[in-house]
Amino acid sequence: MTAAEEAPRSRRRPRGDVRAGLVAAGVELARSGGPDAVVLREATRAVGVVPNAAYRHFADRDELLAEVCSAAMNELAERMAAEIGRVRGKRGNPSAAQRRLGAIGAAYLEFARDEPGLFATAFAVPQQHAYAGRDTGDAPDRTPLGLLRAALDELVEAGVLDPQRRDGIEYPIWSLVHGTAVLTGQGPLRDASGVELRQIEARTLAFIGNSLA
Amino acid sequence: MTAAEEAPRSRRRPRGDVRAGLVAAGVELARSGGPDAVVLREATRAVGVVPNAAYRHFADRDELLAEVCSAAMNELAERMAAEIGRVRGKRGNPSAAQRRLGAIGAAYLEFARDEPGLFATAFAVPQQHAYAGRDTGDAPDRTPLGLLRAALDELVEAGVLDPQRRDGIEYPIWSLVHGTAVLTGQGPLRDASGVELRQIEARTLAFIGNSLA
DNA sequence: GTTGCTTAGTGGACGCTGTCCACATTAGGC
DNA sequence: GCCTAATGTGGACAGCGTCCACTAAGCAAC
Repeated sequence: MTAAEEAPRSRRRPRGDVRAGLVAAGVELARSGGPDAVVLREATRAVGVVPNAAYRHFADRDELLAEVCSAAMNELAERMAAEIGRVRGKRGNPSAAQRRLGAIGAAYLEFARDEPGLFATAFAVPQQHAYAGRDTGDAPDRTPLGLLRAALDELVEAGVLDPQRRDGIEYPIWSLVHGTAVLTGQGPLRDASGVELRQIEARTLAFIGNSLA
Repeated sequence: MTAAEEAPRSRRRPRGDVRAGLVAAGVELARSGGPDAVVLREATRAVGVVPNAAYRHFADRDELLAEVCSAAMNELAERMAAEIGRVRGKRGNPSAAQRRLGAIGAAYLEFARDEPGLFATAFAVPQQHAYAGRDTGDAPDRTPLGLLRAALDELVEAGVLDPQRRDGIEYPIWSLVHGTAVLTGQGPLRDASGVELRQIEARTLAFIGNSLA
């Protein structure tokens, strides 16, 4: 209702603007309605462009969706990293290391609860455009799995986790937290009451701590 | 290509036939393409009826989808029950009880691997038509959660699982197995090799055993 | 046995979607 | 200052879910 109406047909936008706008619009659609709500025409409407313009930037709707999924996954990782950063204590300190792992799980569950649409979207990458975790080499891996691994490594370093049990333990832990998020979010447990949900989440985190000792 | 063409326009079908046919067709669509592949018009085509006929049996597409989801969940439960039944050993026998729990997890993961479309559909119930686990009262609960609970109760009975740790432990266990199925199926871990996947699954089941002792 | 009500299926339409095509405009390198 | 590639437009198409009015089949009561 601003520039779109004042300048009825400004044919050209700044370079890369439309593409970024489409992704941003897609993210908002995903936020409020999950992956199925990411509809190409709606995104172009939000940007103020004709539907076909999207095809100058994406091969098809799936490619746009893949980009949106990637953005959603990034937001999840950002929130996890923020929650980790909030935990005080030197690296290698046993208590701090344990609290950092707890912060990871809590942030994950919180994201799934507060942003169900984005959470579902983050894991709804279309088959053709698999989400490649764009490994930036030496830079610290700011993906959910990368953050989890770092936390587990710190637990070993702090002497909390037996090095012999370290190998591959990220997968059951990730699965446990993810499963809890899915079942209580969109899954069969979604109708549980607030107290029940908190109890289930608490049990999940306790289950992890139990398995490390 | 049989009766549909021979009798071009037999207005009436046996009572309840169309409805059951639509659900069956929906299940097949879900089997090969997940919940999004359950398209109303396609189901009616399979039954040999005009699209609107579906609206005599379902309020809308979501109601049909909910029925298909329920059927998919039943199929999962059936496979779990079958795998449990295959385990020899008297009820209360510690080893048998443990193997029955393992059979549950294995059947769950196997179903997710062999029938990814149905597995995804089973947990994709539309918001309006929540899946109510139609509790038949005294009859044994043949839902996935019911079967898991029974197995855990038997573990307590057999003295393998400390009764104090029994309460609510079904949720982390379910979450763990479900999370593994989702992450390795449609999720970010889907591109892992076969050996990696088997390793992850094995670790998942070991993780459970580890947590019970 | 005719009457009338309920149920199940038909036919046509609407608006929405993703996608394809041909065309117009603009930006930037030569 | 022109040529070419990039970008956006306009119009179209098929497929989707869904609504409406209509019709035919079955069933009950008289």
